Amino acid sequence: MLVSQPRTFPLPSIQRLPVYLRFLKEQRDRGEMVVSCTKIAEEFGQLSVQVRKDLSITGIIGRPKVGYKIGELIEAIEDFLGWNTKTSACLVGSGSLGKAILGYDGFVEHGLDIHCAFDIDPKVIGTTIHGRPVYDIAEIAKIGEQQNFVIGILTVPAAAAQRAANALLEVGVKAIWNYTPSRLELPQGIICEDVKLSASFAVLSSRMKNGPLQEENY
Amino acid sequence: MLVSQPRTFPLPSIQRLPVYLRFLKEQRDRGEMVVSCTKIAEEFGQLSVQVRKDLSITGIIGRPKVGYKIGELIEAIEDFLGWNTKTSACLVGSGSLGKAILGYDGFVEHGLDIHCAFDIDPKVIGTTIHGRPVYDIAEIAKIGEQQNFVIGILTVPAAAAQRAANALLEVGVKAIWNYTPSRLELPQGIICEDVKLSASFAVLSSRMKNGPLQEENY
DNA sequence: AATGAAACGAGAAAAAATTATCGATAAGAA
DNA sequence: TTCTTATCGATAATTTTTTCTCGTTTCATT
Repeated sequence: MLVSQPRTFPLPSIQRLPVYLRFLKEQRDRGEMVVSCTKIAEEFGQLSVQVRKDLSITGIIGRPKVGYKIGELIEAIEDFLGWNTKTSACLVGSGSLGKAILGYDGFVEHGLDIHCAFDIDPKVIGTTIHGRPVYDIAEIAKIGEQQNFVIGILTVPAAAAQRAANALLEVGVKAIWNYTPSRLELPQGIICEDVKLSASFAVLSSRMKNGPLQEENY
Repeated sequence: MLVSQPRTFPLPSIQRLPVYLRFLKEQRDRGEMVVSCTKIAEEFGQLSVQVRKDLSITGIIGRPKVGYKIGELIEAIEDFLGWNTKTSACLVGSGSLGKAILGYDGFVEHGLDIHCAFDIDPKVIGTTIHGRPVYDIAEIAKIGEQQNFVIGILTVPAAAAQRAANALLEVGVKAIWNYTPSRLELPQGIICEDVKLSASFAVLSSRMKNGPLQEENY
């Protein structure tokens, strides 16, 4: 009897997958061949049922008494997230935050391939940051024609966010990873994910001010 | 009849407060005196009831048909989060991510007062980044005695995360804002908030790969 | 004044996520 | 081979969060 997969997956589960993934790679590199939900849960102070539910969204199946083959599990997670295929991206705004993202090589592991950066500052245009050329934002249309950017990373000052987003839409990006605190107006169908550093700090602050809320979720 | 406040507040509500706060300050600076949940909800494509519930955790009370006085509301949110009093902090790891955080002045609005940075690299020790001195991490105990750091911001490479966290504990920080992907072992009572950039990217990736999940929450 | 509309607060209902439970299966020990 | 135990997958219960509903308050209009 066929059981259809749910069309939609729990957001918290998706958010926890990268944490597991990192741990799994650590274990693999130590020579481990299998891993159980119990072990993962122990590592993160969680319940094993939750880990099992989280992993199940990737379609992986394990063996009772043993667990999952680490290699398979890593592949299942990466496949679910689309992290085992390269996605071409560009970054707009090569200020300090932009530089930080270009400098962080962890995203390469997630298939993110940032070809280049764009900026308006003549002082940085023409230079390279961590091996990536910085172009004039005015040239984004021309360069976007040759290189097909799928994701645009937004690291401009808040005031320039919408303008930069529009430029990204022009070159046909499917998704915007928005590091600015601005709300973007985007057409239907464009995926936008906001990085809310202030939300993270709010949780920290609130815990200091109002005491612990609930247990931390990884 | 007295009704006791819930000891614990919904995490999602807390995470949405900074988004509202930003909007409220924009409105205030435009000269608006009052704002309703309906208006806020419209701005973010949410339901007004949710906004109202979120705001209610701060203890604010509004007036029917009118809404909330913007000034009062801003104060209530900032007070709830403890953002209207300065909290002294230091940053460990003045690499590109550390520089980005030192350079972002939005956190000043949240009461975060980053006095200085620490590093191990002799090339940056002794310099200043965005007006903050960079000290040798070996001196953290000495400097921590004079300046009482409450929050430690961790922006070192993953491999150095635990060591740096230990150094922060030595100087008595109450909370750690962890930008590294490492799980930290910390004593009971120390507050730790992890910034999970990979989780954010996982949501983006998953939406591209598996289609939209549910509506975006601000 | 009386009426109507907008918005609040509180509580109920619905949806989503977490946690608990249970039968099945595989590995290892007796 | 049989028994015990660890772990899986599935389903049920619980908890948390979101959404709905409704009565009340306030302002604006008649």
